[in-house]
Amino acid sequence: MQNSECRILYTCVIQNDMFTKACENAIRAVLLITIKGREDKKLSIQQIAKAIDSPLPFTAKILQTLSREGLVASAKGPNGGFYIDTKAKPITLSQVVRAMDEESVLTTCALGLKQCSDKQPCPIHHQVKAYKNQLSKVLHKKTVQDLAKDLTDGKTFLRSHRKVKK
Amino acid sequence: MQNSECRILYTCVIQNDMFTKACENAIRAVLLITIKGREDKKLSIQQIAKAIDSPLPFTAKILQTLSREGLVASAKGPNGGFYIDTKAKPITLSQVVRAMDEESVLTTCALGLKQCSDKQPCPIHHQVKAYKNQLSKVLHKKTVQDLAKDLTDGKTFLRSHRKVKK
DNA sequence: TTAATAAAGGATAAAATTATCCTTTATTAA
DNA sequence: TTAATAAAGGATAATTTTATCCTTTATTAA
Repeated sequence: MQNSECRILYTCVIQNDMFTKACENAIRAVLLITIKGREDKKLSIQQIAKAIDSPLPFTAKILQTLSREGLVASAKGPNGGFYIDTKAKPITLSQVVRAMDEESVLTTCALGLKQCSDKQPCPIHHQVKAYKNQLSKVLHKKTVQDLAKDLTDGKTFLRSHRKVKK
Repeated sequence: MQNSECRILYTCVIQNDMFTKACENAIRAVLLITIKGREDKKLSIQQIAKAIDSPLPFTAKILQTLSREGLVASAKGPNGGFYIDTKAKPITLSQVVRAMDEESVLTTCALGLKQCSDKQPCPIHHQVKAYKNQLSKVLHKKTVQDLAKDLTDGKTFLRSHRKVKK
C-alpha cells in the first residue's frame, strides 16, 4: 500500500475536561486577582488575559460574569479594573465553578441518565460516587485564598512557561 | 419594574460532564451488548439505540467506532448486528473511554494548562490528583463484565424510567 | 445469483461552546 | 464639563461536539 493517504478522522471526540474552558479561565483569573489585585492596584482585562494566557474578549466575558456574581469587584473608568475586596469572605472553588458552569461535574449522572440516584442508579453510579465526593470536598473546602500562597511562592503556576528563546 | 423582561442569558456555559455524550452512550451500549447480545443473538443498531435511549444515527456512529476498535464484534447482513465474543477478554471502562474520547479527563490539566505536572503544577494540581487517581482506578480496574451482574439483576439501569401513563 | 438485510463509511446539518467585535455606560482627571 | 479610560452588555462569528442522512459493502437466505 504505497499510496496510503492521511485521512482525517472526524468520527471521534477529542475533548472532555473536568471543567469548561470558561470555568478553567475563571478559576485562574480569580486566583490572579487574589494575588495581584487590590483596591489600590486594580487589574485591567488586558493584564489579566495576558497573565493567565487566555483570549482577551473571552476573558472579558468571564470577568463580566464573575463581577455580576459578586465574586470579584470591578471599577469602570481610568484606573479601573478588577480586584478582590480584602474584607470579603474567602471564595471557594465551588463558588467559581457554580458561577461558570453550574457544577454539573458534580450534579449530573456520569452516564448521562436524566434520573440517576442511589435508588435508581446507573451502572457506574456507586463507583463514581466516591470520586465525586472527593472532588466535591476539594471544591467546597478549598478557597482561592488557600491556593494563593503557593502561587505567590512560585510553587504553582497560572500559565505554561514558554520555552526560552535562544 | 412592572415590565421586567425575561432576558436570555447567553453568556454562561451550562454543560461539562465527566465524559462526552459519545462516551456515555458508548459505555451504556457496551453494557447492553454484554448482557443481552451473543453470537447467536446479535443486537441491531435499532434495538441498541432504543434500549439505551440514544439517538439512532449517533448510536450507529458510536458502534462503528467501538467495532473498529475491536471492543465489540459486528456482523453485516440479515441476522447481523453487534455482540461480544464471550471468549474475549473482559473490557475495562478505560478501554471504552479511550476509544471515544482519549481519556482526557485523566490526561489533561484541570485548569487547561498545556504543561502541568508535579514539577510545574497548576494551582489545583495536587488537590485534583487524588480525585484523578480514584477515577483512574475505577476506569482501569472495573470491567464491563463486572458491572453486568447488577444490571441483569435489575439493580442498575441503562436508561431513565418513563413515568407510567395513567 | 438475486433480493433483502444490516453494518460501514462519507458527507453534511444542527446545536452547543468558545471566541470576537462593537456600542454603551460609568468614572476619573484634566 | 469634557476627553479619555475601562468595564458592561449585546450581537455575531468560529469552532467543536452532537446528530442525521444517504450511499456502499458485506452477508444471508430464498
